[in-house]
Parts: sequence; structure tokens; C-alpha cells
Amino acid sequence: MSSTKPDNLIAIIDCNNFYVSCERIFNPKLFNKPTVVLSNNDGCVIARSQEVKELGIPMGIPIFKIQHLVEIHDIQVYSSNFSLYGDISRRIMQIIQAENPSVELYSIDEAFITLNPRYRDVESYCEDLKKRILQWTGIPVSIGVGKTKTLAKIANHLAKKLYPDKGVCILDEINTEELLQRVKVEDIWGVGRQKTKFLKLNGIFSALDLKRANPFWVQKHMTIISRHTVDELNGIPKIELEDDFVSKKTISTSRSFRKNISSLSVLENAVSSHAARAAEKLRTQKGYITSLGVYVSTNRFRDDLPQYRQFITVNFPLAINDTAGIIQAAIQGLHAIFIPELEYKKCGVILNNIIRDNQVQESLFHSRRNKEELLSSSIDTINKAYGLNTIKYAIQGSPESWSIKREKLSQSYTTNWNDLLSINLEP
DNA sequence: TCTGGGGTCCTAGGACCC
DNA sequence: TCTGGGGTCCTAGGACCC
Repeated sequence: MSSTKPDNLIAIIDCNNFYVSCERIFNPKLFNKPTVVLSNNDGCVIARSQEVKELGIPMGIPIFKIQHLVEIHDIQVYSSNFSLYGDISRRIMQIIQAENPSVELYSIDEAFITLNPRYRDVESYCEDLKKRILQWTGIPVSIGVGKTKTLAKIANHLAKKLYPDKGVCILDEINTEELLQRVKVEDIWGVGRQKTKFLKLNGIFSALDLKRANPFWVQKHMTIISRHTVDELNGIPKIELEDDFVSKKTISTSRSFRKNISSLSVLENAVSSHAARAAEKLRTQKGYITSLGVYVSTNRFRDDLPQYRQFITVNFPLAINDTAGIIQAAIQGLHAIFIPELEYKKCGVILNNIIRDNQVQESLFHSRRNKEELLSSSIDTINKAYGLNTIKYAIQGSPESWSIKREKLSQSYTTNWNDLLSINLEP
């Protein structure tokens, strides 16, 4: 109801350099030092402090390619610590949810809310919220406000660029066109590399150019999504705020290996661990599946080695959600696509076609896997209480041989009693 | 030597049917 | 040169996002 009022505004609250900011909370010596956080296996840069951005180091670059810069500029390097980031995120979202009826948790570090300017001074509310989040969690955020999600995202981008101290930018009737002129087309939400190339070829360089583009032309030569972007730039909402819990349509778990793997039994360990994790996620949203996908692939960067990528779908006679059944199917799929003597770098399990528990059809010839489901839900309860993989299936093996490398991991300051911050008072 | 993971949505094209 | 036409359903793959 509230979101359909025409005078509603949308705000996006976005944490600045989120993973780096999380590391800084418990490690003040990192303030003002160039700092990066790496992806799994300590592979690529996935978060950069402002100082690192200013050095021109791009997002996603493999760390080994900038090793010389790390040394020259004394860049602080951390493995990703998702249990810490997830916990800090939860605290920030709770602050936002406590004061706003309609919140969309868009990603680990972003939330959309609706604001009604009739009931609130939007600008001072945003400034207060920003201060409160910083004071209560130590995380700096930026807030952008506009009539649509796309405009709010642009306002957020402008807040970081034009008003880094205030951290708030509001696009209104008066300033919108002037500000849109200063935003490059590639900085618009929903415009990636391919669309940027196409738009520039057609003389569209700024957000203002795209706002003024003919929506029919855009729909014909691009996609319906791009047309929605044009409408949203014009203040016509096309992308709804999703403030309810939405079940995932696909669930996937995958990892690259620390080293290349040729052994089938190690691949079985990895695939069954991914299957078990996916099954757990499936049950938290009360889902069932009638098929799943398994894939393996070699290292695509090693053009000196034979390349192989294969995906397979395995179907079940009836819908299941128990770990044993899902592992069994995934292993069966793995055996069908495994080729000996190749060097594998990655594998994964994907659950598609997820249905809700109340849509599951009973089969005439099979009874529901009641025993297996009960067992799985008991294991979930235990693992939730005592930690991931307290109980697991034997085929999951021990992860040493294939699990990820995290050599520069910070402590789990907020989620593990053994990792609480300790302060040494000795001089 | 070393290159992430987990999602969503759209479209093109093939299979199949009448 | 022509080779029927039109619908639906499904899947693979691309583009994009964080």
C-alpha cells in the first residue's frame, strides 16, 4: 500500500567499501592505510579501501598481478572473512528495519527503503540514519534518494563522489537533469560492458542522454530491461521494492580448488560437500527438487593443459530435500561426466526447479522419504547449534585436500568465543 | 606458480505438436 | 528459386548485479 503512493521516494543505503570497513572495526591501525580483501583462495581483489581505489587498482584483479604495488604502497591484504561480514551486515539491517516498515535487503551491504516526504524530512532523516549506523556499528554508509530504484542508485553513486563527507544525495525535480548529465552511462545500474559499448556507438554517453532516449527504440534494439532503465531515469518506477522474504529460484554451491585435482575420490568429497550444503539451504526455505545439476571444469587459464567443462542434469522419480538423496544423485552425476587423467580446478552443484513443500506430489509407487527427511532436519538442528559440519556424511571426507586457501584471515571477532578481541595492556 | 561465488532475468533456438 | 505455418515448452547461454 505505502509503496504505491505516488509521492513516495526510494532510498538506498550502501555500506562504503564494506569488507574493508568490517576489517577496520577491530583493527584500527588499518585506518587510512590502503587495504584490500581477497576472494576465496586468496585469488582476486573483491574489496578496496578508498586509498586503493585512488591507486587505480581495479576490482577483480588477481592479487599476483599487483604484488609489486602491494609492496611499494604497503597495501594491507586480507582473506575474506564472511562470518564476520555476515554478522556485521545483520546488525546494520536490524537498525534499518527497526525504523522502517518497508525494507528490501538487496545484498550483504545494501538495502532499499521507501520514504514518504509528507511524514518526514528526508534529508535530515538520512543524515541521522547514517550517523546512527556509524556510531552503533562502526561502518560508514552512503545514502542515495530518488523517485525510482535506478535514480536512488545514481544518487548513491553521486553521494560518494560529490559529497563524501555528508554521504547523502537526493535527486529532486530541480537538480536531477543537471546531475544526470555528470553521470557516465556505464555507471548506471543495469548498464554493463556490452550495453555501454552499444549505447556509445549510438551517441548516448551520459545518464541524461539515456533518460532522453526514445524508449521504443531502446526496447527494439536492446531489451525490455533497458527500456525499464529509461523509464526509471524518467521517474517512472518499473522495478518494484521486494520487501517480503523471497524464496530462491536456484541454489548453487561451488568452489575452485586450491590446486588441480585429478582424483575421483577427492572430487566425490567436494561434490558431496557442495550437495550437502545446497540441501541445507534448500530446507531453510522449505523447498524440494525433482532434479539437480552437477558440473566439473578444468582451469580455463591454463591453455597448456587439455580443457574440459561438463554439466549434467540428474532427475528423480519424486521430489526430495534430504541430504542423503541429494548427495547420492550428485555423485551419480559426477560419475557420468568424470573423465580420468584431467586436471580439475572447480566443481559445483546447482538446484533448479525448486518447488515449495505444499506443491510436492505423492507418488503411487514410492512413499515419501520420511525417515531421510527426519534425519536431515535433525542434522540441521545440530549443525545450527554446534557449527557447520559438526555432523556430516562420510563421503564428504575431510576438506584438507580440496578446500580453499585463506592465509590472511582475520579473527571471527563477533561470532566465535575463541576469537573475541583481546587487548594487551602491557606497554 | 597464483585468476571468486551466488544470484536474476531475458532471448534465441531447438524439439515437438497439430 | 521455391520447400507450410504457427503455437508452446524447454534449455543453454549471455548479460548483468553484488
